Amino acid sequence: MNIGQAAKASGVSAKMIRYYEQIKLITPAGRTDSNYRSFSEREVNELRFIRRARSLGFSVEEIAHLLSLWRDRVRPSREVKAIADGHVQTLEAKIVEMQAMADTLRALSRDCAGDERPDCPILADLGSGQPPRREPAPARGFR
Amino acid sequence: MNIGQAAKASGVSAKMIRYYEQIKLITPAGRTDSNYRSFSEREVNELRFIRRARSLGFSVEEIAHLLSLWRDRVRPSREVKAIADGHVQTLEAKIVEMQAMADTLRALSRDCAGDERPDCPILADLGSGQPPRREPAPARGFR
DNA sequence: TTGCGGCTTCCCATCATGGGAAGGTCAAGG
DNA sequence: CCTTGACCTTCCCATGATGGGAAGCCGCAA
Repeated sequence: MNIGQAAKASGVSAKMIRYYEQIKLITPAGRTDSNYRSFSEREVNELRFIRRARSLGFSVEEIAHLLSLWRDRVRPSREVKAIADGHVQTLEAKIVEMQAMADTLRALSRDCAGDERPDCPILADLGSGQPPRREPAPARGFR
Repeated sequence: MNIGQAAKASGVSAKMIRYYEQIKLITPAGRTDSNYRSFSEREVNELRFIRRARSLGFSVEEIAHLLSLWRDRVRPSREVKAIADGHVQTLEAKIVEMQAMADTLRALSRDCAGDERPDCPILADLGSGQPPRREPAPARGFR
Protein backbone atom coordinates (compact mmCIF):
# COMPACT_ATOMS: atom_id res chain seq x y z
CA MET A 1 0.00 0.00 0.00
CA ASN A 2 1.64 3.21 -1.05
CA ILE A 3 0.94 6.64 0.34
CA GLY A 4 -1.98 7.53 -1.93
CA GLN A 5 -3.85 4.37 -1.06
CA ALA A 6 -3.08 4.78 2.62
CA ALA A 7 -4.38 8.34 2.39
CA LYS A 8 -7.63 7.22 0.81
CA ALA A 9 -8.03 4.34 3.24
CA SER A 10 -7.37 6.46 6.31
CA GLY A 11 -8.81 9.82 5.36
CA VAL A 12 -5.48 11.51 6.11
CA SER A 13 -3.93 13.39 3.18
CA ALA A 14 -0.60 12.23 1.80
CA LYS A 15 0.85 15.59 2.75
CA MET A 16 -0.19 15.08 6.34
CA ILE A 17 1.08 11.52 6.46
CA ARG A 18 4.54 12.75 5.47
CA TYR A 19 4.26 15.52 8.01
CA TYR A 20 3.25 13.15 10.82
CA GLU A 21 6.22 11.00 9.94
CA GLN A 22 8.55 13.99 9.94
CA ILE A 23 7.48 15.18 13.39
CA LYS A 24 7.69 11.59 14.61
CA LEU A 25 4.04 11.22 15.47
CA ILE A 26 4.15 7.93 13.56
CA THR A 27 7.08 5.61 12.95
CA PRO A 28 8.55 6.01 9.47
CA ALA A 29 6.82 3.74 6.98
CA GLY A 30 8.91 1.12 5.23
CA ARG A 31 10.24 1.82 1.74
CA THR A 32 10.16 -0.11 -1.49
CA ASP A 33 13.24 -0.52 -3.67
CA SER A 34 12.23 2.62 -5.50
CA ASN A 35 11.94 4.57 -2.27
CA TYR A 36 8.14 4.62 -2.17
CA ARG A 37 6.63 4.48 1.30
CA SER A 38 4.81 1.25 2.04
CA PHE A 39 2.03 1.07 4.63
CA SER A 40 0.72 -1.94 6.47
CA GLU A 41 -2.87 -2.32 7.64
CA ARG A 42 -1.64 -1.60 11.15
CA GLU A 43 -0.17 1.71 10.09
CA VAL A 44 -3.32 2.65 8.27
CA ASN A 45 -5.21 1.99 11.49
CA GLU A 46 -2.94 4.38 13.32
CA LEU A 47 -3.67 6.99 10.70
CA ARG A 48 -7.39 6.46 11.18
CA PHE A 49 -6.88 6.86 14.92
CA ILE A 50 -5.10 10.14 14.30
CA ARG A 51 -7.74 11.41 11.92
CA ARG A 52 -10.48 10.63 14.39
CA ALA A 53 -8.58 12.28 17.23
CA ARG A 54 -7.94 15.38 15.12
CA SER A 55 -11.64 15.55 14.28
CA LEU A 56 -12.28 15.71 18.03
CA GLY A 57 -9.91 18.64 18.26
CA PHE A 58 -6.96 16.98 19.99
CA SER A 59 -3.60 18.60 19.30
CA VAL A 60 -0.85 16.58 17.72
CA GLU A 61 0.94 16.58 21.05
CA GLU A 62 -2.09 15.12 22.80
CA ILE A 63 -2.46 12.57 20.04
CA ALA A 64 1.13 11.47 20.53
CA HIS A 65 0.25 10.76 24.13
CA LEU A 66 -3.00 9.02 23.22
CA LEU A 67 -1.26 6.87 20.64
CA SER A 68 1.34 5.72 23.14
CA LEU A 69 -1.43 4.79 25.56
CA TRP A 70 -3.31 3.01 22.80
CA ARG A 71 -0.26 0.91 22.08
CA ASP A 72 0.31 0.17 25.77
CA ARG A 73 -1.76 -2.83 26.73
CA VAL A 74 -1.46 -2.07 30.43
CA ARG A 75 -2.20 1.64 30.36
CA PRO A 76 -4.33 2.99 33.18
CA SER A 77 -7.57 4.36 31.73
CA ARG A 78 -7.11 7.17 34.25
CA GLU A 79 -4.46 8.67 31.99
CA VAL A 80 -6.62 8.53 28.91
CA LYS A 81 -9.49 10.09 30.76
CA ALA A 82 -7.26 12.87 32.06
CA ILE A 83 -6.24 13.82 28.54
CA ALA A 84 -9.82 13.77 27.33
CA ASP A 85 -11.11 15.77 30.27
CA GLY A 86 -8.33 18.29 29.89
CA HIS A 87 -9.23 18.75 26.28
CA VAL A 88 -12.90 19.14 27.13
CA GLN A 89 -11.95 21.92 29.51
CA THR A 90 -9.94 23.63 26.80
CA LEU A 91 -12.89 23.36 24.45
CA GLU A 92 -15.30 24.67 27.06
CA ALA A 93 -13.08 27.66 27.76
CA LYS A 94 -12.93 28.53 24.09
CA ILE A 95 -16.65 28.06 23.69
CA VAL A 96 -17.34 30.41 26.59
CA GLU A 97 -15.00 32.98 25.13
CA MET A 98 -16.54 32.84 21.68
CA GLN A 99 -20.02 32.83 23.12
CA ALA A 100 -19.19 36.07 24.91
CA MET A 101 -17.94 37.60 21.69
CA ALA A 102 -21.03 36.49 19.81
CA ASP A 103 -23.35 37.77 22.55
CA THR A 104 -21.71 41.18 22.54
CA LEU A 105 -21.84 41.39 18.78
CA ARG A 106 -25.43 40.27 18.56
CA ALA A 107 -26.40 42.99 21.01
CA LEU A 108 -24.53 45.63 19.05
CA SER A 109 -25.90 44.40 15.75
CA ARG A 110 -29.44 44.31 17.11
CA ASP A 111 -29.22 48.05 17.74
CA CYS A 112 -27.71 48.81 14.35
CA ALA A 113 -30.20 49.99 11.74
CA GLY A 114 -28.27 48.40 8.92
CA ASP A 115 -29.42 50.90 6.32
CA GLU A 116 -27.89 53.78 4.40
CA ARG A 117 -27.35 55.97 7.43
CA PRO A 118 -23.88 56.15 8.96
CA ASP A 119 -24.87 55.92 12.62
CA CYS A 120 -23.78 52.59 13.99
CA PRO A 121 -23.50 51.32 17.55
CA ILE A 122 -21.01 48.72 16.41
CA LEU A 123 -18.48 51.29 15.29
CA ALA A 124 -19.39 53.41 18.29
CA ASP A 125 -18.41 50.55 20.56
CA LEU A 126 -15.19 49.77 18.75
CA GLY A 127 -14.21 53.41 18.74
CA SER A 128 -15.14 54.06 22.33
CA GLY A 129 -11.84 53.00 23.83
CA GLN A 130 -13.63 50.25 25.69
CA PRO A 131 -11.28 48.23 27.92
CA PRO A 132 -11.13 44.51 26.96
CA ARG A 133 -14.68 44.10 28.20
CA ARG A 134 -14.86 43.30 31.82
CA GLU A 135 -18.32 42.06 32.76
CA PRO A 136 -20.58 45.15 33.10
CA ALA A 137 -21.34 44.52 36.77
CA PRO A 138 -22.35 40.84 37.09
CA ALA A 139 -25.86 41.42 38.41
CA ARG A 140 -25.62 40.45 42.04
CA GLY A 141 -28.01 37.63 42.71
CA PHE A 142 -26.42 34.85 40.69
CA ARG A 143 -24.46 33.73 43.69
CA MET B 1 4.49 59.57 22.00
CA ASN B 2 6.86 56.78 21.09
CA ILE B 3 5.94 53.18 20.53
CA GLY B 4 6.20 52.02 24.14
CA GLN B 5 3.88 54.71 25.36
CA ALA B 6 1.46 54.11 22.51
CA ALA B 7 1.48 50.43 23.40
CA LYS B 8 0.66 51.14 27.02
CA ALA B 9 -1.99 53.68 26.11
CA SER B 10 -3.70 51.42 23.57
CA GLY B 11 -3.21 47.97 25.00
CA VAL B 12 -1.56 46.79 21.78
CA SER B 13 1.98 45.47 22.17
CA ALA B 14 4.83 47.30 20.44
CA LYS B 15 5.49 44.16 18.45
CA MET B 16 1.95 44.15 17.16
CA ILE B 17 1.99 47.84 16.36
CA ARG B 18 5.00 47.32 14.11
CA TYR B 19 3.29 44.31 12.57
CA TYR B 20 0.08 46.23 11.88
CA GLU B 21 2.14 48.91 10.22
CA GLN B 22 4.00 46.37 8.15
CA ILE B 23 0.86 44.72 6.81
CA LYS B 24 -0.60 48.17 6.19
CA LEU B 25 -3.48 47.85 8.60
CA ILE B 26 -2.47 51.26 9.93
CA THR B 27 -0.68 54.09 8.17
CA PRO B 28 3.03 54.24 9.07
CA ALA B 29 3.59 56.41 12.11
CA GLY B 30 5.77 59.49 11.71
CA ARG B 31 9.42 59.32 12.69
CA THR B 32 11.61 61.50 14.87
CA ASP B 33 15.07 62.59 13.77
CA SER B 34 16.48 59.51 15.40
CA ASN B 35 14.08 57.25 13.52
CA TYR B 36 11.79 56.58 16.48
CA ARG B 37 8.12 56.16 15.62
CA SER B 38 5.92 58.95 16.87
CA PHE B 39 2.21 58.43 17.55
CA SER B 40 -0.56 61.01 17.73
CA GLU B 41 -3.63 60.67 19.90
CA ARG B 42 -5.58 59.88 16.76
CA GLU B 43 -3.31 56.95 15.96
CA VAL B 44 -3.55 55.66 19.48
CA ASN B 45 -7.31 55.72 19.11
CA GLU B 46 -7.03 53.59 16.00
CA LEU B 47 -4.94 51.13 17.94
CA ARG B 48 -7.58 50.98 20.65
CA PHE B 49 -10.18 50.35 17.97
CA ILE B 50 -8.08 47.50 16.66
CA ARG B 51 -7.51 46.00 20.09
CA ARG B 52 -11.21 46.09 20.83
CA ALA B 53 -12.06 44.53 17.49
CA ARG B 54 -9.47 41.80 18.00
CA SER B 55 -10.93 41.08 21.41
CA LEU B 56 -14.26 40.46 19.66
CA GLY B 57 -12.55 37.98 17.39
CA PHE B 58 -12.48 39.96 14.15
CA SER B 59 -9.68 39.01 11.78
CA VAL B 60 -7.18 41.61 10.72
CA GLU B 61 -8.78 41.60 7.29
CA GLU B 62 -12.20 42.37 8.74
CA ILE B 63 -10.67 45.05 10.91
CA ALA B 64 -9.15 46.70 7.85
CA HIS B 65 -12.66 46.94 6.44
CA LEU B 66 -14.13 48.15 9.72
CA LEU B 67 -11.44 50.79 10.05
CA SER B 68 -12.12 52.14 6.60
CA LEU B 69 -15.81 52.36 7.40
CA TRP B 70 -15.02 54.03 10.70
CA ARG B 71 -13.02 56.68 8.90
CA ASP B 72 -15.75 57.17 6.30
CA ARG B 73 -18.23 59.69 7.61
CA VAL B 74 -20.90 58.66 5.08
CA ARG B 75 -20.62 54.88 5.41
CA PRO B 76 -23.87 52.96 5.29
CA SER B 77 -24.36 51.19 8.62
CA ARG B 78 -25.60 48.29 6.51
CA GLU B 79 -22.01 47.47 5.64
CA VAL B 80 -20.85 47.51 9.21
CA LYS B 81 -23.71 45.32 10.24
CA ALA B 82 -22.95 42.87 7.46
CA ILE B 83 -19.40 42.42 8.68
CA ALA B 84 -20.54 41.98 12.26
CA ASP B 85 -23.27 39.52 11.34
CA GLY B 86 -20.92 37.56 9.14
CA HIS B 87 -18.50 37.28 11.99
CA VAL B 88 -21.24 36.19 14.36
CA GLN B 89 -22.09 33.42 11.94
CA THR B 90 -18.46 32.32 11.82
CA LEU B 91 -18.36 32.29 15.60
CA GLU B 92 -21.58 30.34 15.82
CA ALA B 93 -20.33 27.75 13.38
CA LYS B 94 -17.17 27.25 15.38
CA ILE B 95 -19.10 27.09 18.62
CA VAL B 96 -21.38 24.41 17.21
CA GLU B 97 -18.40 22.43 16.00
CA MET B 98 -16.58 22.61 19.31
CA GLN B 99 -19.74 21.86 21.21
CA ALA B 100 -20.13 18.69 19.19
CA MET B 101 -16.56 17.69 19.98
CA ALA B 102 -17.07 18.40 23.67
CA ASP B 103 -20.37 16.50 23.74
CA THR B 104 -18.81 13.45 22.15
CA LEU B 105 -15.85 13.54 24.49
CA ARG B 106 -17.97 14.02 27.57
CA ALA B 107 -20.02 10.98 26.62
CA LEU B 108 -16.91 8.88 26.08
CA SER B 109 -15.30 10.13 29.27
CA ARG B 110 -18.45 9.49 31.27
CA ASP B 111 -18.19 5.82 30.37
CA CYS B 112 -14.49 5.60 31.15
CA ALA B 113 -13.68 4.26 34.58
CA GLY B 114 -10.55 6.37 34.89
CA ASP B 115 -8.75 3.94 37.13
CA GLU B 116 -5.81 1.54 36.85
CA ARG B 117 -7.54 -0.75 34.39
CA PRO B 118 -6.69 -0.46 30.70
CA ASP B 119 -10.22 -0.72 29.31
CA CYS B 120 -11.25 2.61 27.91
CA PRO B 121 -14.13 3.60 25.67
CA ILE B 122 -12.23 6.71 24.60
CA LEU B 123 -9.43 4.71 23.03
CA ALA B 124 -11.97 2.23 21.76
CA ASP B 125 -13.70 5.01 19.86
CA LEU B 126 -10.51 6.48 18.48
CA GLY B 127 -9.32 3.08 17.38
CA SER B 128 -12.61 2.00 15.89
CA GLY B 129 -12.06 3.52 12.48
CA GLN B 130 -15.06 5.74 13.06
CA PRO B 131 -15.82 8.00 10.10
CA PRO B 132 -15.71 11.73 11.05
CA ARG B 133 -18.82 11.28 13.15
CA ARG B 134 -22.05 11.86 11.36
CA GLU B 135 -24.94 12.22 13.81
CA PRO B 136 -25.97 8.74 15.00
CA ALA B 137 -29.56 9.01 13.68
CA PRO B 138 -30.97 12.36 14.89
CA ALA B 139 -33.85 10.99 16.94
CA ARG B 140 -36.92 12.00 15.00
CA GLY B 141 -39.24 13.93 17.27
CA PHE B 142 -37.26 17.09 17.91
CA ARG B 143 -38.96 18.82 15.04
C1' DT C 1 31.19 59.63 30.47
C1' DT C 2 29.00 55.77 31.73
C1' DG C 3 25.10 53.05 32.07
C1' DC C 4 20.43 51.55 31.63
C1' DG C 5 16.33 51.30 29.32
C1' DG C 6 13.98 51.99 25.16
C1' DC C 7 14.06 52.14 20.25
C1' DT C 8 15.34 50.11 15.50
C1' DT C 9 15.51 46.10 12.10
C1' DC C 10 15.94 41.30 11.13
C1' DC C 11 15.32 36.48 11.77
C1' DC C 12 13.07 32.56 13.91
C1' DA C 13 9.20 29.82 16.02
C1' DT C 14 4.55 28.61 16.70
C1' DC C 15 0.38 24.93 14.70
C1' DA C 16 -1.57 22.14 11.14
C1' DT C 17 -2.30 22.44 6.63
C1' DG C 18 -1.95 23.12 1.59
C1' DG C 19 0.42 24.55 -2.93
C1' DG C 20 3.70 23.79 -6.18
C1' DA C 21 8.24 22.75 -8.55
C1' DA C 22 11.69 19.46 -10.12
C1' DG C 23 12.65 14.99 -10.88
C1' DG C 24 12.19 9.67 -10.34
C1' DT C 25 8.83 5.42 -11.02
C1' DC C 26 5.31 2.42 -12.62
C1' DA C 27 1.84 0.37 -15.50
C1' DA C 28 -0.85 0.32 -19.70
C1' DG C 29 -1.20 0.68 -24.51
C1' DG C 30 0.81 1.44 -28.95
C1' DC D 1 10.59 -1.13 -26.64
C1' DC D 2 8.91 3.49 -25.91
C1' DT D 3 5.61 6.90 -24.65
C1' DT D 4 2.27 8.78 -21.64
C1' DG D 5 -0.08 9.85 -17.60
C1' DA D 6 -0.57 9.09 -12.94
C1' DC D 7 1.80 8.46 -9.14
C1' DC D 8 5.76 9.01 -5.92
C1' DT D 9 9.94 11.58 -3.86
C1' DT D 10 12.09 15.85 -1.57
C1' DC D 11 12.32 20.73 -0.89
C1' DC D 12 10.64 25.32 -0.31
C1' DC D 13 6.97 28.60 0.60
C1' DA D 14 2.59 30.45 2.64
C1' DT D 15 -1.00 30.83 5.94
C1' DG D 16 -2.53 34.20 10.85
C1' DA D 17 -1.40 36.55 14.76
C1' DT D 18 1.72 36.52 18.08
C1' DG D 19 6.05 36.29 20.79
C1' DG D 20 11.27 35.75 21.52
C1' DG D 21 15.63 37.36 20.93
C1' DA D 22 19.99 39.39 18.83
C1' DA D 23 22.71 43.31 17.31
C1' DG D 24 23.12 47.93 17.23
C1' DC D 25 21.58 52.95 17.89
C1' DC D 26 19.56 56.67 21.05
C1' DG D 27 18.39 59.49 25.16
C1' DC D 28 18.37 60.76 29.74
C1' DA D 29 20.21 60.84 34.39
C1' DA D 30 23.88 60.58 37.70
